[in-house]
Amino acid sequence: MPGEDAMAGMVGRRTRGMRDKHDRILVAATVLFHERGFDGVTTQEISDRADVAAGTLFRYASSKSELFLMVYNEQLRAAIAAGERTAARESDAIRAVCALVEPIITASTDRGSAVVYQRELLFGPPDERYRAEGLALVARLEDAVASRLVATVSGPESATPSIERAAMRAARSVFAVLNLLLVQPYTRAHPGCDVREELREQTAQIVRGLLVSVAALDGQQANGSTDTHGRIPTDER
Amino acid sequence: MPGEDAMAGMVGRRTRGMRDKHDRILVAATVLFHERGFDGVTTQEISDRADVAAGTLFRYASSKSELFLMVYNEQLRAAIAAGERTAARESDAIRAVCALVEPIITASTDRGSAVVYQRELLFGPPDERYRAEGLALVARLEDAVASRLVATVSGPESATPSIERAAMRAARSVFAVLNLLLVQPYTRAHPGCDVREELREQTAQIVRGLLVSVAALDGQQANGSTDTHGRIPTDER
DNA sequence: CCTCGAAGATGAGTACGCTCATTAATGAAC
DNA sequence: GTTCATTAATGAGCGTACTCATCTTCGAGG
Repeated sequence: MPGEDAMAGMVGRRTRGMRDKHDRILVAATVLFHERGFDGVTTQEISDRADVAAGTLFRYASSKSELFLMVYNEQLRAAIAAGERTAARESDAIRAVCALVEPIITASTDRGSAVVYQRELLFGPPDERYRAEGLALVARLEDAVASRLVATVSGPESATPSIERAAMRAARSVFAVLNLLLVQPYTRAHPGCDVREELREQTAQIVRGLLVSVAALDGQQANGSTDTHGRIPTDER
Repeated sequence: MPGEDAMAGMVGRRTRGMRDKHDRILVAATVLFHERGFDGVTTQEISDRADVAAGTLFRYASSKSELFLMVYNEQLRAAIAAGERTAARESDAIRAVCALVEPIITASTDRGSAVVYQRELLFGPPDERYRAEGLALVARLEDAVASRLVATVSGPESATPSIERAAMRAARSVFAVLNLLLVQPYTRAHPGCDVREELREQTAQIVRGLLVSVAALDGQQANGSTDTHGRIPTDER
């Protein structure tokens, strides 16, 4: 119908149909998972609501878990972005790191979905699409924490590889701590302990550990710049 | 048959039968899970091998997950005990903490079972018997780490509640880090990074953070004992 | 417009964890 | 030894995530 030159950005009926179905499935899954949680929803219900056959669902997400990750990746993305925004305004390193991470705790209050998300993200089969997407988000969060720490610990331009490694390690520790704290209410391991406060305290200790470690590095290299005080990253990147 | 006085420690046929069944189930599950992993085994196979009906299995463990935890709790118990033994010989705090934790990494190399164990332990329904047992083991490990840290950080008899809280926090951080590192190969998040080494480094940073934090506490309390150097716990307990 | 290979959609079928109504075994009281 | 209430054992049945042989739809080439 359209001239071959007008085809730029054009897609066939086929592609359009698939996009429609993808969207319908995403919406259906989003609504149902939010309403009733992972275990409260069957894949049948999702496919019914999306008006596709039961089997069709699994052409768009290879498992129920992937469907779930597809839905909640968006929420994690938003939480990370929010954290990055508020962290940019923080001059103190510890407070900045907490600011980066706290939106995730906030988002985790609605039903047990955050816990299921963690479970599926960390323990699912590794080659699936939406799982990879979620893991990439986590990597981005770790990088954000790490680079904020590097900015604090070394002056601009003076970051060494070993400082960067130490900062990355601290970032990973912080994420690990976040993980466990999110499951805590569910495991009932440490009842009646405020998750947010505990996160702050553990983060503070970890960051302090980084500072000393880096100071030790500097010492053995006779490198002068040991300004351990808050410093805003040179530019938001 | 036996006189009523000889009944001390005697159990009826019923109890004996149940113990037998429990043992048969435990053995069957142990063998099969070791051979083929969690997903490679069906509950049917286990009940067949244990020579009980399919439904009987669930009178002895409320789910396949619980069955799995029942089997691998033993392994965790052994790993913790081993860690406690070797840690007792370490005078340096950081090395001692690593020694406490490393047997768990060692045990985790056989198949993906350690990862499944973590998943089921942390994310399963909280009221089940074997899950509770596993969580208790973890709590014991955390306590061991914490008390070793307290011994290092404060002289004997001079531990304050806030020191103990800080040490507990560090212990929890270490456990969190261990968790994440165990799943890492499975998530392929940080490929080609030695788990053991990474654990040592992150632990070292965390412990250093604790030392500074406690030093700061001492400072604000004008309390003199700020000997941040390795010290052997007064007695193995 | 017609043909035909490729890709998508379908839903009955399968495997498996778990349940529950029914049956069997046990042992205390007499 | 017999009775009977209690508790353990059983296995057919159920719900559900996922598969796959079959059918449908699309669209490029003629």
